[in-house]
Amino acid sequence: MQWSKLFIPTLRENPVDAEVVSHQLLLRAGYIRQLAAGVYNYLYLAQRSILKITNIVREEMDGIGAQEFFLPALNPAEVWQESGRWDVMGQNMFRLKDRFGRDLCLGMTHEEVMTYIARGELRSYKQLPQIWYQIQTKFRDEPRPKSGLLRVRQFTMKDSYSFDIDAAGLDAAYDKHHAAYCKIFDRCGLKYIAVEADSGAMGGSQSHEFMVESNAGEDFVAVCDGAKYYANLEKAASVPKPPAAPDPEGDLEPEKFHTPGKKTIAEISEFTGLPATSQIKSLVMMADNKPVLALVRGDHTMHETKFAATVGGANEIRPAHPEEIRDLFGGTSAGSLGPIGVTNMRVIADKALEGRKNMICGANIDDYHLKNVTPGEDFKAEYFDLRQVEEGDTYEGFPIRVVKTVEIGHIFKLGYKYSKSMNLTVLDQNGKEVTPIMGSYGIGVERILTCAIELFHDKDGMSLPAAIAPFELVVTPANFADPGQHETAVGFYEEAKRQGIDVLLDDRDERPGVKFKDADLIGIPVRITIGKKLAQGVVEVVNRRTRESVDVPVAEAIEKAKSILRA
RNA sequence: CGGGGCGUGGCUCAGCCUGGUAGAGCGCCUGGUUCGGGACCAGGAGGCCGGAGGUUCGAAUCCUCUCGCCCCGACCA
Repeated sequence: MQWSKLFIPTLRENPVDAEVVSHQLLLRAGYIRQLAAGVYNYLYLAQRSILKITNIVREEMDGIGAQEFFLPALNPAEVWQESGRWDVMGQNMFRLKDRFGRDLCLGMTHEEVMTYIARGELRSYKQLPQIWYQIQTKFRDEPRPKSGLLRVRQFTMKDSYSFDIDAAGLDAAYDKHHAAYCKIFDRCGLKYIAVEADSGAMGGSQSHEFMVESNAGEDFVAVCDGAKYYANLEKAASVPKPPAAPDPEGDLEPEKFHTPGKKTIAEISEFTGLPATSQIKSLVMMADNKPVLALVRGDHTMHETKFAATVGGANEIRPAHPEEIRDLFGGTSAGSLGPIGVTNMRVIADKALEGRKNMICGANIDDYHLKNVTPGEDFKAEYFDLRQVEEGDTYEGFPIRVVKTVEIGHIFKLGYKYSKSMNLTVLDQNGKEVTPIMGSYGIGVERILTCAIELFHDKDGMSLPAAIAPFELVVTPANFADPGQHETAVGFYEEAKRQGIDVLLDDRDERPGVKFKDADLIGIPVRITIGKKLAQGVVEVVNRRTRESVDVPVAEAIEKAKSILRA
């Protein structure tokens, strides 16, 4: 392509509305323009890059025998009502009515429609397994779109769905996806980690997320390279740091003491001179408006997803309001709460409290606390993993880091949720009706681009992996009006095209500085610069990422460029 | 939905407090000089100041309402 004929509206300054790097660069480099909050126009460069990504996705999905479909984004309410998600999705789903007043929505995912197809057509175990996928636009009415293409209301997703006769079949489909995802992200040039994820109350049994470490991310992940353990914080387990002080010895009785005005863990810690690890933190949560008392060690944080998983099936989880707490605890306010004597709600405790003794907690009387409280003796609780993993915890003796990440893919063993609720059955070998088991698997296409930019950029712009850059090579004559440079540049351009290299010729009547700046900005991995040294038969081949520049004879330039692209 | 910020040529912003009829830099167009890291000179085009209402002789500026966008939080199959 000839640059002079293309629409690549690069910006010299950063648009003020862009905060994260990938967003700034996508705008500055002329890849995208915003249409509304969380809705973007993908211009020429973005579209080229996205097509390269989707081609890779396609090849690898086809490689595991998946079949590409294309389903409607516009869905009738009925299928969503059947699965129950018409209600569950709430405000997150775009809804509309047609001229006759019928309810419709814009699809967020396509479990329902895929299952709808399957139940109409799949009759026999002989037709299984099946893997169906599509690359399609998804809509989610995000309460708060942000960070450019990272959190948007309309985006492209590769979503696939597997149908199997039994769990072993699902395991195989899942493993195939795991392998295909690794290939896809490897080919896209990303650094990523596959982490164990919460499979939630959806009836799923196993789930992995593919994450890219990035400050722009919103998910926190526990990383333990030593033990090769990687898990989303929603799910991660670890060994906490030991208590900072030993528990007092002896079979002591709880003893009330006055703590005027001391409410927080830190205040009690200071008041008693004992570390936070000696305290029991009491949290009153409401699960669908039913109270639950959750206990964790004073220095620990409860993780709401773990709490939700423990309570199971609740639609709404929230901390109790101050008035509710007073109602439930005979007038006592948060800050003096404890588990002793609590009978009007379920009491659950984090495992880190099991086996501890003579600890401190609230006395359920304002401004009083208790010491010598021993879990299991002085109060009963059910023990679960409720605490959030923290930096400094260990896993099998190895230290854990907590990193911020962006989710680029998610694979999920769905189980029977959709096949059951939507009555998908086939006949097995014995002529008996059985319900197929399903899996669902997603990849956020734009997030691959976005993460690549987050991972690979410098002060001058993007430095995209060759496989997903809009062009592989840019030919930059310093002065295109110079006949020699002109001829050489066009020669490179034609030869590169002939060899199947995605090449861009910067034939613009611009000063060299402008061309260099633009080439760096839009992130083309290799540049051949033709300038004064052409008189000696030499041109420069520049590696965008390393900034390495080598002078090579004209005849060797394309070869050199190819060697960089292959690396 | 709570909190904060911002809407003025394509972009970045000034002007607003203290009302008097709109500016700069970049970009764009024309001509010329330039030509290895976002050139220079000269000339030029381009803005119902987000929208509506109000106060006033007069509103970008003051008041009310409204819409949009960004950030923090809540939320995130």
